[in-house]
Amino acid sequence: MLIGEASKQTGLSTKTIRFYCDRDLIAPRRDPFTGYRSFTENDLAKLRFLKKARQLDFSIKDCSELLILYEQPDRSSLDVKIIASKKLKELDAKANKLNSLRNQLKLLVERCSGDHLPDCPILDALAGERN
Amino acid sequence: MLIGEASKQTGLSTKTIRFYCDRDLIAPRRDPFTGYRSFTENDLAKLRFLKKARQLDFSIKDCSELLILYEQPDRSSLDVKIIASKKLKELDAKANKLNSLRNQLKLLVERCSGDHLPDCPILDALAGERN
DNA sequence: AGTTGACCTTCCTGCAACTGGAAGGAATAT
DNA sequence: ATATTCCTTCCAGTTGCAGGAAGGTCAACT
Repeated sequence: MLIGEASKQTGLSTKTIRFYCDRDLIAPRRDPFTGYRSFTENDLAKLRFLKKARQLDFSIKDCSELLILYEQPDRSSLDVKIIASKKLKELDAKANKLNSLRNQLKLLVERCSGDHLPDCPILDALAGERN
Repeated sequence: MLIGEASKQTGLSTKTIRFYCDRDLIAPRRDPFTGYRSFTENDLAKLRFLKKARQLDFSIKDCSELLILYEQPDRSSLDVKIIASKKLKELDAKANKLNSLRNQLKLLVERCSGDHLPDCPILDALAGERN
């Protein structure tokens, strides 16, 4: 299967798939004459795996490690859990920060009259003296 | 005041301040002989403004527009509110997505035994057939 | 055979908002 | 004269791709 079809099957762009090949996340066979990449069902499964892992915000490096564990029958689930726990902690921190920012901004937006007058609590907050 | 002192006063790195100068967010006077940037209190106020706006996740472009409005006495608070509302919407979307991801990952991590055995619900989820 | 058109390839650039480092000028102290 | 600490500009790297150029390949049609 050529890269265009692999793209359709997985929902990843050809650009993304080539990028994953460059980063050695997958190494599909090459046609010795044309140099075209040739994807097997196993390659597709890995691409789908990568897609889901990326959706969960795992980095390329994390994805690489997860994929290796995935293919390793004698893995320990602990190794997977360590990677996932670290990411979970990151997501927690990110989400907390983002929720806080959103709430701050929401308050400011609600307090802004949004008319033709210059007075604006949003600008006041940005210009405010205390940090 | 030189850039190093401005950095200390604002808590922004000199790199960041120079970057803002490059992007024309501020244009401090230059010493005609040395070319050194010279920051006034007004420049510092703008830098602090930028710092807070960036903390609220406004893009450099947004910051530029907000700063222009800030300096414009005959502004309409509506213009500010429009920018802020757009950003709020973005933050909402981001936060919702992030919270969802976090919850998904949390469930998976909780279900993973994290032992020396290969069975792992995290990998199962990533390899799963349905999207 | 020639020529489209739709594939495929690699390589280079750009994005956002910086950070780090190199090379060199300038100000001050010893 | 030299050392230190500023300052300057410019270039590279970060993350995960997307866009586009230049060129090879393949099947089909005239």
